[in-house]
Order: sequence, then C-alpha cells, then structure tokens
Amino acid sequence: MARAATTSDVFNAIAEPQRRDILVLLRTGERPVTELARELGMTQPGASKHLRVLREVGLVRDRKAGKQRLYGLDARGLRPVHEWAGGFERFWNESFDRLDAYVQELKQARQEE
Amino acid sequence: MARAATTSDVFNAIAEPQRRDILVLLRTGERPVTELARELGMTQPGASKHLRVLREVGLVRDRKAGKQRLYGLDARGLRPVHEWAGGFERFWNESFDRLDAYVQELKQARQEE
DNA sequence: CAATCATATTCCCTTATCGGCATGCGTCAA
DNA sequence: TTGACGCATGCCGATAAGGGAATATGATTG
Repeated sequence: MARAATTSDVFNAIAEPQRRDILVLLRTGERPVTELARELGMTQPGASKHLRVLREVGLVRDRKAGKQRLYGLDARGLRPVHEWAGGFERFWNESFDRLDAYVQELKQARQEE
Repeated sequence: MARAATTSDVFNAIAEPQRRDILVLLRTGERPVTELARELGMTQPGASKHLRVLREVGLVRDRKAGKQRLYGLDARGLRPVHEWAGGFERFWNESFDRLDAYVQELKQARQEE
C-alpha cells in the first residue's frame, strides 16, 4: 500500500506546502484560479489540481462567476487539526530532558510506598 | 517531482494516521518499540519505520535502556502546526450559511437607508 | 563464545503523488 | 457562429510512500 490519498483527509491535504499557501492566501478573500496561480507563482493546471484536493476534503468552496470560478476558504476542517495539535500543548511547554524518566521514577516510588 | 518526503517536515510526518496514533500514545510515557507495536496493532518493523520518520522530524526522542530502546515524545515540533491552524480560527467560528445571511442583512440595511 | 531477545534495515511490490504539457470543455463577446 | 478566455482534465515521467517478509545489527545473558 502506498501513502493514503491526499483527498482522504485534511491532514494529508495540508501536508503539501503550496496547498497551505493557497489556504493562507484565501483568508483575504475569494479568488479566481488564474489570479491565485499568478500570486503564488504556480501554473494554472498546478493551481487547479491543488484546489481540487482542497475541495475534496472540504477546505475550499467554489462558485461560478461568469467565465470565472471563484474559490473561497472553508476553514472548518482545520479545527480538528488545531485541536489535535493542541492536545500536546502541555508537552511542549515542559523542559524535556528526562521528563519521562522522571515520571517513571515517581510512579515507581509511589508503588514502593 | 513526487510528493515531498515524510521526513522533510512535521506536516508531512503527521499526515499518516498511525504516526499520529504513536504520538498520542506516547503522551502517557516512554515505550519500547515492541510494546508500542503491540498496543497499536502494528508489526515491529512497521513501528520502527514510523518511529524513524518521527525521529527525523524531531517529534520523538529515543534513548537506550539496556536491550531496549525507549521512545519518548518531543512535542515541540507540533507547536507550529497548532499555530498555523489557529490562524484560521476566526474563519471556522462563523458557519457559512450565517455568513451569507449576514451579508444579506447588510445589503438590505443599506437599501433601507 | 554462543544463544537470545529487541530493534533496525533491506528488498520487493503496489500505489499515489507532483510537475509539465497538451488538450478538452464551458462561457462570453463580437 | 466563431474566437478568445478561464479552467479542468488527461497523460507522462520521476519519485517516494507504506506494508510484508526476511535478514542484519546490537545488546544481554549464560
């Protein structure tokens, strides 16, 4: 089996730097594909492909506007990512050397009481 | 060019569900590889491979303990992920339906002036 | 040293990427 | 209707992923 499809979940979709760039750019408002590609220095087909992935995981919505197709942000899918990473918050605030070893020692000491 | 290497950055490393499982499990303390593999229902080589990726992006540390090798969490690398996703917080708090409704209200209010 | 246990690495296979390029398809204007 | 424009899709090539199985490496014990 190869890596799971990027279209399968949000974590995979945002693993690609250019797709993260697209999401950040879309915070400032909707954009047609060509403008997006120009602002981020990618080809039009390239942008379309990344947008497709983002659409399939629900991070982006599109609507027709005449000849153009406007892409807009739908960031709700990023909330689980934020919360998942947030679950580790207390771990990156601690000084790390030997923290686990220290915890183990505490457990042992408690059992020996 | 193919997909970027999973060892290249944290976003890629956590794109794989089993690796996220490993990180979550390690919040409860250090573990030798075999125990980790057993608790998560993966093979020993499978666990070792995932741990290698996590180690190369700095999300886990290992230390020798006799015959075993204990893996422990180093969650500092998850902080950028948390912050990046947090940058979208104000966008997921408004449902899009309500946002549209809000825009309609603005339009109406403006016409009634 | 030999045997054993814990872990890492290698090889093989199937599959998914990402980029470039060409082309298809829909929409609008003349 | 015929172009021109905007975007999506298809195909190709190169690369790397992740699982399984076998094997190598490393440390410990007898």
